[in-house]
Amino acid sequence: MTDMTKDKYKVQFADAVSAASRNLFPDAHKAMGDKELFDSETLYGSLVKPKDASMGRFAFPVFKYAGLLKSKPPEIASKIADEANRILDRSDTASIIRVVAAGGFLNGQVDTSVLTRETLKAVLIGENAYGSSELGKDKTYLVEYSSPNIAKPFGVMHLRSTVLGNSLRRIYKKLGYTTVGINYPGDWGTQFGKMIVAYQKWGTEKDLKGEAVKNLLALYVRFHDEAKTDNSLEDQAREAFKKLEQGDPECVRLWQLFKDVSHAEFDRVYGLLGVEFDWVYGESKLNDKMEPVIQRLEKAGLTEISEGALVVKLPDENLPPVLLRRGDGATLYATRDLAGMVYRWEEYPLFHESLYIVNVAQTDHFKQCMNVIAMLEDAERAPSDHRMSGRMKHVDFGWLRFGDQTMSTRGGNIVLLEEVIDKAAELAREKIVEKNPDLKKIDETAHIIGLGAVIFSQLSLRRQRDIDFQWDEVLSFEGETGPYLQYTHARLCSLMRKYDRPVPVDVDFSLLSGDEEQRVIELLADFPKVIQDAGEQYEPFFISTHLLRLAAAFNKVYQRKDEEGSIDKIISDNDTLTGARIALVKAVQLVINEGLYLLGLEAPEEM
RNA sequence: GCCCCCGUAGCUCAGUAGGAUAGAGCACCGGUUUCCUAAACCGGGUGUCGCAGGUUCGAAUCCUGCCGGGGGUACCA
Repeated sequence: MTDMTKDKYKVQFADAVSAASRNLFPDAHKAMGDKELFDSETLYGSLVKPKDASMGRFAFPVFKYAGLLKSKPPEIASKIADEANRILDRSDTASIIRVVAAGGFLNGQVDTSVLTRETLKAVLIGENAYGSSELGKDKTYLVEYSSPNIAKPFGVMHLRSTVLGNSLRRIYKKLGYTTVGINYPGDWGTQFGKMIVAYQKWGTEKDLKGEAVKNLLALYVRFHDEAKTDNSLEDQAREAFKKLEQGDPECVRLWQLFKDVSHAEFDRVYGLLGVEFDWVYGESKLNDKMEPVIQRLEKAGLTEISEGALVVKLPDENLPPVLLRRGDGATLYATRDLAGMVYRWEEYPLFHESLYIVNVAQTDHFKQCMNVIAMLEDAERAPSDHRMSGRMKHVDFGWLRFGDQTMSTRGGNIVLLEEVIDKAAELAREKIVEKNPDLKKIDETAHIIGLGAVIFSQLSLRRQRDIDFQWDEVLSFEGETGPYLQYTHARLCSLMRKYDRPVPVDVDFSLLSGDEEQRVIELLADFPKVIQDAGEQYEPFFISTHLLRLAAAFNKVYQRKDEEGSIDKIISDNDTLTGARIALVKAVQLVINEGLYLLGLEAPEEM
């Protein structure tokens, strides 16, 4: 049983326990065959975590076998433990793994000096590559995120998608996948008719200079205000959009201008956030790609006319039909998304997965579109290994709420992302001036910390949770926050500066056998698995919590006191001890640094 | 109406492919700095895990029903 994605100690434990069980209970083995208790692979999968880390790294409950083995759980556990240890003694892993019975549990303990040595060496030699993998070799991940609307400001509501996607893109890269970060801004639809009318009525060239997007929003808001009394405005807007679709030069010119100023604005915000994309295209890019898809669907016999509209009806009765064309012939967003799905498959054939990081409200919409693609591939008899259906995933996330304040672009009530970042940076600045006034790059550091707080606030809970936007929570730098991790990182860097020598790799690892150090080691050892889990479940949050645990565990070591009540320092007169501890410091610094990178945060060396 | 998600400490949340005494942060009270960054660390918790049944050796976790909150429900995106 070898698999690079598995914990080798766990594998050894599972092998020993299953072999021991076979030896001890041949009758039951015969009756049951190679499964559960008797199969190393299954056993590996059903390992749990001991209640207390000092009991071991993993555990296996034997309660359910009491009937089968005609014995009480504690007796079974202790028998198996003895036999498993005998087996281990005969193998070369003898000194590494121990099996200890505790009640009805079998606990697997890993020799701490071996775990410590192997873990620290892996981190120190791997540096930022620690935790990398070849899991995704020759596989491609498409990740769509952010996707704001043109001619509208970048509000905090776009933050979650942007930050989640940016992190996932980095995670898949780390795991060896080829990754394509996609931004798919909304640059088409009747709202552009409204914008064109509003601009022609009340706008001027100078609105497109300076704070252009703000001015455009003001025009958009004014349009909706005046439309309440002037019924002709909506008709004019529809007319303008029609002209835009038909390629009217003036309408196209204005639309292009709106796009240009918006993209300039978005690029600035992405620069502020440190967010990148590999492929940017707007909805308008799909204008000429919808008709071919409609034709394919028609040819496959999946379409029908219903209530005047061209639709695809779905077998799942809980899902409404997908509208390809309205009664007046116009296409809809589902049509565009279908065309987009096909487009991506054509550009990146056989992609491994294609993720849509979009709010939970669109769950049914994505289900519908993906169902249609599956039906199309069925109808066209696409070979099973050449199908995109099943590879597309809607990665949904909860709402960002603002208490009783209703957010609405139309009403002009919007919290600008930049406003949030600026406020956070300003607060961080005040704190630096108070705590560390001699710091060289105050403004730059303040931005990194403020932004760290904002980004982390979105990644410190599970995706599907709704978040109530609270200024004091986003602007908090204490406790489970981004700045806490950054602070810990800066302090680690400070230790390295003070030590100011090459980090020794061959140290006396037995000097790190204390409970506090071992907790740190364990968390370092688990880091690669955490990255994998985060990727598999689309949850950067797994990395967030892991880093918080790691930082807390290290801070405990850092501020530990001896019997006399004075701090047991990392750097002391004892060179051997200092060397071992500095190796630990360096390893923690590297992992926090890399973990923060995967989340999309910067790790300052001083703050 | 129907479908989906959620309900854990005063607040915000972990823990949910069943496992050992349900954990963190915030807030609150107290302590730690002649000492490597106190954005930190240490101590202080009697929780109807929404309610009621069920399955199991074992349920916050799985099943059923109910209550409460949110979302979706064909010509907006």
